[in-house]
Amino acid sequence: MTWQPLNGLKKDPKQPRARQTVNRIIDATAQLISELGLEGMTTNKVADRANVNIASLYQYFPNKQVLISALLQRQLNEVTLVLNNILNQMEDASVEDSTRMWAQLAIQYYRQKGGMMTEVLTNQYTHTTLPEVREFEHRLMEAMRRFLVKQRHRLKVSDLDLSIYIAFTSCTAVILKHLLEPVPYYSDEQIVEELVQLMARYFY
Amino acid sequence: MTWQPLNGLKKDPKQPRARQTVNRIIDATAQLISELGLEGMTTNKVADRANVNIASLYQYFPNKQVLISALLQRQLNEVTLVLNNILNQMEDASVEDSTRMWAQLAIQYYRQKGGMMTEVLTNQYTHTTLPEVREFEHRLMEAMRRFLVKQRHRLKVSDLDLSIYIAFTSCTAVILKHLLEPVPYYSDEQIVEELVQLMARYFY
DNA sequence: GCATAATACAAGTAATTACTTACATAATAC
DNA sequence: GTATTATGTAAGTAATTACTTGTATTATGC
Repeated sequence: MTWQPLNGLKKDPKQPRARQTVNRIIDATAQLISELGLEGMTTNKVADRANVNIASLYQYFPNKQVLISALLQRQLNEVTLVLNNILNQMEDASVEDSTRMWAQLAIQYYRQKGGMMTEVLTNQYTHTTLPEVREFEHRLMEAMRRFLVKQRHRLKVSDLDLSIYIAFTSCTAVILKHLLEPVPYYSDEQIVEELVQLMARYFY
Repeated sequence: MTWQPLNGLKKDPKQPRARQTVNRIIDATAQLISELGLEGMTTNKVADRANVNIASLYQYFPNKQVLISALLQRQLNEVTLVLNNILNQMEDASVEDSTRMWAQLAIQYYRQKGGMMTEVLTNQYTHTTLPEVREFEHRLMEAMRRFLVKQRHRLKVSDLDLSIYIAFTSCTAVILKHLLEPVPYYSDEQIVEELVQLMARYFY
């Protein structure tokens, strides 16, 4: 297991049959990470689950790392799509409204996609330097910035970028913690509204 | 590798020589996790590094999980000690001062203990349900509570416990992120002071 | 000083890992 | 239809894993 990240597929599937194979492999990867966690997922199990010979897997993915990377990429793209939708709606919203929207969306997306998979990816997400994830984070904070500069005169921030960094990190952490290790007597609404408070008091 | 947590040592060392052996094993564990990460650390490597036969390791630790648990326990106890000191100093401080103290302490402790070890443990710390860690977190939030109720009349919180939960989670996340993936142009002081702002505006 | 218990180690084991080699089948090109 | 290329698989490999068995050495009780 050479544990330095590579980035590309070994060769891309040209026939539809092959594309299907590749997809089945990535699907199986998602399932297995979901069931067994990142460390429980092995390439052999993935091949089994996908009904594909292990050698076929290694025909497309040069190593395990790239396989995980491909899945991560797919997942992030999906999230980005959902997010872009809502970011447009936020255009001229208040800090309160946009915080609420964003938090609700995150919670809802997580609940519908189901736990462990998102858990594992967001776990990586929070505490590693995986480049795909870094970039995703960066895009998100940029969107926040575009939205905030419009009402900058109303904000009591000294360093806007630093504030965004603090706000983003805080909100993300609270939501993730609430999703992954929920405290039984805090409802989704309570958490969301408290985040709204935190943001409002911080920015206004 | 049976991956259900056990909690006790297999048998405790009665002779000093044996106690030394056990300590060398735990030390080696810390070093290796520090160098290779949690997934890179193996019991065989630990035994090698500790200059102890692998069978001796398994004489005291029934499995890998317990070994890690023992290390985690030791680390948390150490942190608790340092923390209790400062918690007393905080007695009648303002939210600003106590946030600053706490944040500075956390950063300083991390820097002096060196990276990866703390990283791995705090990584577990943030996103798993490890009971030792849960309890540690709980103790910390209780201390925050004791400190805050004294000035409750000055605070504009509706649900004190919820506020503590939000505040604690936010601060922890920001500090951890700053330590583990620092943004080059944010200094320790900047981060700390921005957290102080966040907390002050949230509570007052 | 000697029997007994505590501590250590040498040398394994079976299972699992990521990844290959060598060969077969299916699709496409012309 | 046949040559060529893309796609698939059967059956491995060498390395590493967590963990044991059996035996030797050291300390302790008396």
